[in-house]
Amino acid sequence: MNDSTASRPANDTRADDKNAYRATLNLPRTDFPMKANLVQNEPASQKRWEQMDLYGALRKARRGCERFVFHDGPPYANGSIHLGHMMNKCLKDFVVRSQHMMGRDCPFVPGWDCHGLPIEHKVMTELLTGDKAKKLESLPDDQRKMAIRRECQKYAEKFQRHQAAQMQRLLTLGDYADPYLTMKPAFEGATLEVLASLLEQGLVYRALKAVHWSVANETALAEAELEYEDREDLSVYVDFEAADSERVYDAFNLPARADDDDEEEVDEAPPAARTPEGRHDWKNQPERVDVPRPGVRPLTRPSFMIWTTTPWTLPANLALAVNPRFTYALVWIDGAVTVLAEALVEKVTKMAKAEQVVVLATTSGEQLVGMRYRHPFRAALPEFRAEPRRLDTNAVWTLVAADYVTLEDGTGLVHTAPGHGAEDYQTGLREALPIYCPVRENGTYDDTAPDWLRGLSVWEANAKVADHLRDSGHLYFSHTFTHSYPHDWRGKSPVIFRATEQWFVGVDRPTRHAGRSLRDMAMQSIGETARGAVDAHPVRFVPEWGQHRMRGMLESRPDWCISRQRAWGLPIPAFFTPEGECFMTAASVRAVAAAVRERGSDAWFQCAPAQLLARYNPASDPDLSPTLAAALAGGFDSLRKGRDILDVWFESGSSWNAVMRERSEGRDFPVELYLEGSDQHRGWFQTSLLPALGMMGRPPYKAILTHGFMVDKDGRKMSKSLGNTLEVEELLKSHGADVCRWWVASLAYEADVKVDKAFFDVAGESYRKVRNTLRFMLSNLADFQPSCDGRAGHCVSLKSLDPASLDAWVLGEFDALAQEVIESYARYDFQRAQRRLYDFCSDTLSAVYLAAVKDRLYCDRADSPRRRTTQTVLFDLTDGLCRLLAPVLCHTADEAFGALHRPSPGEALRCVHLEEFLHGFNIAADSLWPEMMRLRAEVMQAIEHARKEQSLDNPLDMGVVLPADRNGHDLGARFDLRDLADLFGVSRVSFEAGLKSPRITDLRDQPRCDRSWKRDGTVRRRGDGGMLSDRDAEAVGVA
RNA sequence: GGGCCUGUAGCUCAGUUGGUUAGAGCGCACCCCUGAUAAGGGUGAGGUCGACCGUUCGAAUCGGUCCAGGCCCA
Repeated sequence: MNDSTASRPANDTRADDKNAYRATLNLPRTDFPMKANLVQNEPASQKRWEQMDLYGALRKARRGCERFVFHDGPPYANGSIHLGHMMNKCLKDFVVRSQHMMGRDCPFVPGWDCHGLPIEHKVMTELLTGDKAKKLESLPDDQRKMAIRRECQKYAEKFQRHQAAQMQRLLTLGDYADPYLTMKPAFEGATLEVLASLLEQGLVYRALKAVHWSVANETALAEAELEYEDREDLSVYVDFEAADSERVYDAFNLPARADDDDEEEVDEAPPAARTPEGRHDWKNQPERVDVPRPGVRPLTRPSFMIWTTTPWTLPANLALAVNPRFTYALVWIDGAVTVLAEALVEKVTKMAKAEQVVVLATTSGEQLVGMRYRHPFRAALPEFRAEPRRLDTNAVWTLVAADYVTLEDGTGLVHTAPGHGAEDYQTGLREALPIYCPVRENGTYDDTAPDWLRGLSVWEANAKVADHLRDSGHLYFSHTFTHSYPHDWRGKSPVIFRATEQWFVGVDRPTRHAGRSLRDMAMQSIGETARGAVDAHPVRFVPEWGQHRMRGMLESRPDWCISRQRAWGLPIPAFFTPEGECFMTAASVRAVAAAVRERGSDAWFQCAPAQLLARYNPASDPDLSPTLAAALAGGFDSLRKGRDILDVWFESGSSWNAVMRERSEGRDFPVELYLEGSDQHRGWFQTSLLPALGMMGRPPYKAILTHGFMVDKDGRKMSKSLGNTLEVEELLKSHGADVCRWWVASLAYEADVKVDKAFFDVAGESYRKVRNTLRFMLSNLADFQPSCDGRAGHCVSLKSLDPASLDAWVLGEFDALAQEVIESYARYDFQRAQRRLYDFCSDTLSAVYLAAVKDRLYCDRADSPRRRTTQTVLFDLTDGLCRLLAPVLCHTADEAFGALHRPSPGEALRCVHLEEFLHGFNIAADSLWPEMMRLRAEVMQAIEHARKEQSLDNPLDMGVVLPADRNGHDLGARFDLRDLADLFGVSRVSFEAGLKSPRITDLRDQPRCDRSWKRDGTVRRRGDGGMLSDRDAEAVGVA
C-alpha cells in the first residue's frame, strides 16, 4: 500500500545527497503524455465518438430535457473550407456542446447550399474545355439541362462530402449521418411549399427587370458569366431640347426680358444646322444669331447635353439624371445654348473643337431636377403594359436626381433607359418610370420602336441612330473609341442590358397577417419602434448593433427578385398557355411540390406538364382566373413549362421549413439561434426572415449572433491575390483541431478577427499550459482510488474541510470559475470562458495551489489524511475542469477525463461529452483569503528583495514573518502555518503582532531536511542516519 | 459616396453609470528551481488609450471632424 516506505535510501551515509530519499517520495506519474500529438491522436477521438455514436447517444440521453434548437446556415458546397468556415463552425460547436453540458437537448443538423451558379459555372467550364460542348449544344433544352444538372449534382455531392470531412476533422458535433442538402427532394418540396404560401397571399409577382443578356445565346447572364474585353463603339454627345425654355432660364436665375412687351417666346425653329461631325454650323446659318452675353436670357431654346456609348439605347430613353450636388452651366457653344456640368465644359468643347464657348450662367443640379425635355426622335410614348407596381408616366422625359452621376466622363447629365441599365433600372423603379425595353430576345427592335429602327439589330442601330440625330440637328459630337465591354463568357459575344420578365417577392404588399407587409413585419420583429408597434418578443441580436444593421437594410431593400435563368436549381413551377398567359397558383405549386418530393426537381425537366400536375385539380383552385380556367379545361397538354429557377437564397431561406419544422413535425419553430458572419444581415438572416414572416407570421429565429471577418495581421482583408491567406488544412496539420478551437474561443469574434500563423503558435503555448496543468493533477492521482459505486476508495469527505485551508480556498475558486464559465457559455461569450479557464489553470492552479500542495503530495505519507484530502480535491477539480473545458478542447478534455476515470477491466471508457457541467462544490472558503492573497503578493516581493540584498536564492532557505493583524483582520489565529509556508514556497511561517509588512528571515543556519529540503525547525538526525523533519521521519517510518 | 462596425502596452484583450498613479496574459529582460523538466516559479521594463477640436471641476469613457481598416450597398 504505502510503497514510499518500501525502500530506504541506498546510501544514507551521504546525508548531503539531495536525492538520498528520492525513492521514498510519492513522485508524480501518469500515462497522460506531456506532448499532445493532436494531429495523430485527434482522429482516434473522432473514431471513438463515431463508434459510440456520440451524437445519437446525446440525443437519447437528453430526450425530454429542455430543448435548445440551433440551426446551421448552409455553406456553399464548393471548394475547401476556409478560415471563416473554421471560425463559424467552431463557434457553432461551442454552442452545441456547451448547451448539451448545460443539460439541454440541442440537436444540430449541418447543411449545405448545393444549387446555384458557382457550381454550374465550374461544371460548364469543365464541359466546355472537354469535347462535350458540341454534343451538349445539339440536345433539346430539357435534355441539355439534365445533362448539366447531372454533372452539377456529382460536383455538389463531392464537395459536400469533402467539406463534411473537414468539418468533422475540426471535431464538430452534429448529425453528419443525415445532413440537410438543398438539392434533396424533400428539401426542394418544402421550399416550393414556402413559395406556394407566399403566392397564395399575392406576394409573388412577375415583372420586368434589367439584366445582362446574351443576344447570341438569348439568355440572361450572371455577373460571374461575364468577361470584359475591349470593344470599339460609337460615342455620341446628344442635345435633348428643353420642353420649357423659360423654366430652364429661371433655374439659372437669368432675369426675364422685361423690355419685351409681346412676351416673345424663344425661337421654336428646329435646332441649327450641323457640320458632318455634328457641331452646330452657326457661321453658315442664314440669319446669324448674336452671341448672348452672360447674365442675359437668350432667345434660343436650350438643350440638355448627354453622352452615351450605346446610342442604340436612346429609343428607350425615359429620363436624364443629374447629380444634385454638382454645379451645372448654361453654355453658349457655337450658336446653341446647352446645359452641362460646369466642370466638364472645357473638356467637352475642346474635344469637339468648338470655336465660341461662353458660360452664360451656372446653377446647382438640384435646381434642374424636375425639368422636362423633348425626346430627340420620339414625339409620343408607346403604350406601356400594366405593371403590378405604380407607374408615373408624368415622370417620363424629366430630369431626375442620381448620386451615381460623376464628373469623370460625359457631360454630367446621364441618359437614363430603365430597360437597359442597372442604375437606370434602379432610378426607374424609384421614379416610378416604366421599365421600357423595345429590344427583343434576339437583339432586334420590336414594334414599339420608331419605324426606322423596327427589326434592326441593336449593333446596326448605333450608326443609324447617330445619323438620325445628326440629320435632325441633335448630335453635338460623335467619335469612335475603344472601351472595356462585357462579353458572354461562352460565346465571347458582346452582351446588352435588357429588361426581362422576372419573378419577385413584393415586400410592401399586404400579407394575410393583419394586412401588414413583409417589410413592416420585418421591422417590427427586429424591435424597430419607428414604424409603430414592436413585437412582444423581438429578435435578440448578439452583438446588439446587428439590429441597426438589419434595420438599415430592411428599410431600403427593394422587392426580392427570386428568378434566375439557369439549369442548376429548383425550377419555379410556372406554366404558360399557348396564348402566353402565365399559370402558377398556390395549388399548382403544391401539386408540383408533391411530384418534386417524390422525384426531385429533375422531374420538372423529365416530366410532361400533365405528370407534374397529376395532383392538381383546376376545378377546386380558387386562385384560377376565368381565362386560365378555360384554358386548363381541356387538360394540361398544351402548357409550356417555364424556364426560370429559384434564387438559391430562397432555398436556403426556406431551411427553417425544410429542415427544422419537417424534422420535428413543426415543433422546432422558431429556433433559438442563427449564428453566421455579419454579411448575412443582407444574406441568410434576411432571406430566412422574409419567407418565414410570410408563411408563419413570425421570424424563424429568436436570436441572431454574428461574427466578423478574418483579416490579416495588419487588418487587411484576406485574399488569394494578396497572398495573405492561410489554409485550414495546413493549420490542422501543424497544430491540430484543439489548438485551432482554443484559438477561436479566444477571439473577440464580434469584430473583425486578425489571423496570422504566429497566433496559432501562441494559442499552442497556452494550450500546453492547460494541458500540463491537467497532466500534473492526473500524475498526482496515480495512487488514488476515488470512491464510487459503493467501492472503497481514498476519497475524503470535503464537508468538514477547514474553510481556512488551502483546499477549501481552491474549491471556492473553482465554484466561482464554474459559475462564470457556465454563464459565459450561456451568453456565447466564449472568449471570457476561455480566458477564465486559462487563468484558472495558469494562475490559480499551476502558480498557486499546485505549487503549494506539491510538498504534501510528494512528501507526506502516501495515505496521510492531509494528502488524501488534497488528492480528493485534485480529483474533483480535474473532473470539473475537464467538463468546463470540454466544449472547446473536446479532444483533450475527453482524453484527460478518460485518464481520470480509469475504467476497470471490462468497464467502458467514460466520455466527458455525455456529462453535464459541475456547477461547483459549495465549499465556503474563509473570508480572510482575499486579504491573505494580497499578503502573498507582498511576500513574493519581499522574497525577491531578499534574493538581491541577502543573496538568499532558494526560498526554502527563508522563513516569513507575517503581520498578525491587517486592516482589522485577525490573521494570526485562523490559518494553518504549514499551509502558509507552502503557499509562499518557504520553509516556515510565523505571525508577529504589530508588524506592518512581511519580513523575510534567513534560515541557512538551521538544519535542512534531506527529504523535503525544508528547514521547518523539526529537523534532526534520525535512526537511519539521515537529517529529517518530523513529518518526513514519519513518512519514512523512522524515529 | 451611403449604412453598420472596429482602432487601449510589440501581440491578444479587460476597463462597470465620465472620478485616484489605465489593468491582465503572451512575448521580452533579469532571477530562482532542477522531485511537473522539450516542464515549474518569481520580479521587472513597456501605453501622450488612432489624430485633432469641443462639453466638463475632471474624458480611454460623452459630442464633432478627420485618418486607417472591415462588412454590406451604390
